[in-house]
Amino acid sequence: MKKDEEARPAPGREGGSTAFLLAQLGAHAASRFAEHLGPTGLSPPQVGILRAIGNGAGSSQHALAKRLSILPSRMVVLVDELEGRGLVERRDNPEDRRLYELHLSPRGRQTLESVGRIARAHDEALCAALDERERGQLRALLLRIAEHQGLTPGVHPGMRHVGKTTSDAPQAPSGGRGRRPKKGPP
Amino acid sequence: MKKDEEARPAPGREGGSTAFLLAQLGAHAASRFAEHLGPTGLSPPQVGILRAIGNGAGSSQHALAKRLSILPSRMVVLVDELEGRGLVERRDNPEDRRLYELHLSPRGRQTLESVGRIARAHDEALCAALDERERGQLRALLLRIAEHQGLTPGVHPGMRHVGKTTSDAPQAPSGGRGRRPKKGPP
DNA sequence: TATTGTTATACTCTATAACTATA
DNA sequence: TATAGTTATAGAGTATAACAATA
Repeated sequence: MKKDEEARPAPGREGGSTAFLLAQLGAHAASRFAEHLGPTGLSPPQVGILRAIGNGAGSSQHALAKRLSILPSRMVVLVDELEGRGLVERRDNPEDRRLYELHLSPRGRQTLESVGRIARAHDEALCAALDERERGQLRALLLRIAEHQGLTPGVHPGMRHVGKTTSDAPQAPSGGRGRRPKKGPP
Repeated sequence: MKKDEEARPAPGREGGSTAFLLAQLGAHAASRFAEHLGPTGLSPPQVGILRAIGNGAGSSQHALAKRLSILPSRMVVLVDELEGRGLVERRDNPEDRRLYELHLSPRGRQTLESVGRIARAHDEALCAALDERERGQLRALLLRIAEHQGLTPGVHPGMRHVGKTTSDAPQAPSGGRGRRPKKGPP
């Protein structure tokens, strides 16, 4: 398979629009990061939780879930695992006994540093095609867009509710036969 | 909530690494595109299928699935729906009766053009923070990285196998109690 | 035997509702 | 009553195995 007659949109737009390139590279970056994370046994959302707690955002599970756009019901499971591995501590809050305060254990802090090294190596590998000046240019442009789009710095928006076939779509006049006959004999 | 003490990594890296910015903006772009797609009732993978068929990649479902990194078993369902809406046609291949040839119907071609308009509007909205010269710069930098990373032009890699907690991770010495007592009375 | 399309099944992630304890 | 944490459950995406028809 050498000759590749690819998707070829409008002239001057080979490789897709800027938006498509961002989505494509973003998915690639996320996927690779998750791979690099493999040896730690942590998922990307868990890394986000560790980072947020490390920055002092562990006042309660609910507040943390809201900040990271993780559902509270899922947060329970994620923190369960982090606590089970001894990376995160749940402490009772005497002033409001409904809340858990989340804290990093020494082991958790150590793991967070290790994740930081992984992230830097990942960033280096991803940007290997560019020199230092170009990386700075790219960062500046991406930051401008991110700010203009109202994205929260340091928070990955996840893939929540990525457009299911909402079925409020124009249905076809049903030109096909009722049931596909399972590719049977003619 | 005005004062935001965000994730603050290394100095000079406010807002996250370039890799993180790419993942963040990419997820945002994909999410917004899916939203814009709402009125058409199509999901992003289905748009990818329409585009690929429109570019002559409809020799068989299997080949198309491989090109787009969609599982053959999922391709069946996606094409089922496209066929049900009268956008795509499955034609028997007389030379190899195991294969289906996939073709766009006139309605499918019309839908593809409509999707193109949506994509252009989406791109415009996403890049609104940059002027024409800056958009060109950004596109060039992204293309360089995409090529260096070996990404197939025009093909979104999806989010396949995004690092499950592979459990080949260093398990904690089980410092916690066996079962969390459901936040009960002390 | 290998391949294409297909079905069935399992696991994960997302999302919602409901329940308990506390405020 | 309202909120934090939790559980249960349903829906969609991902992945694998197995099957029938065909090569």
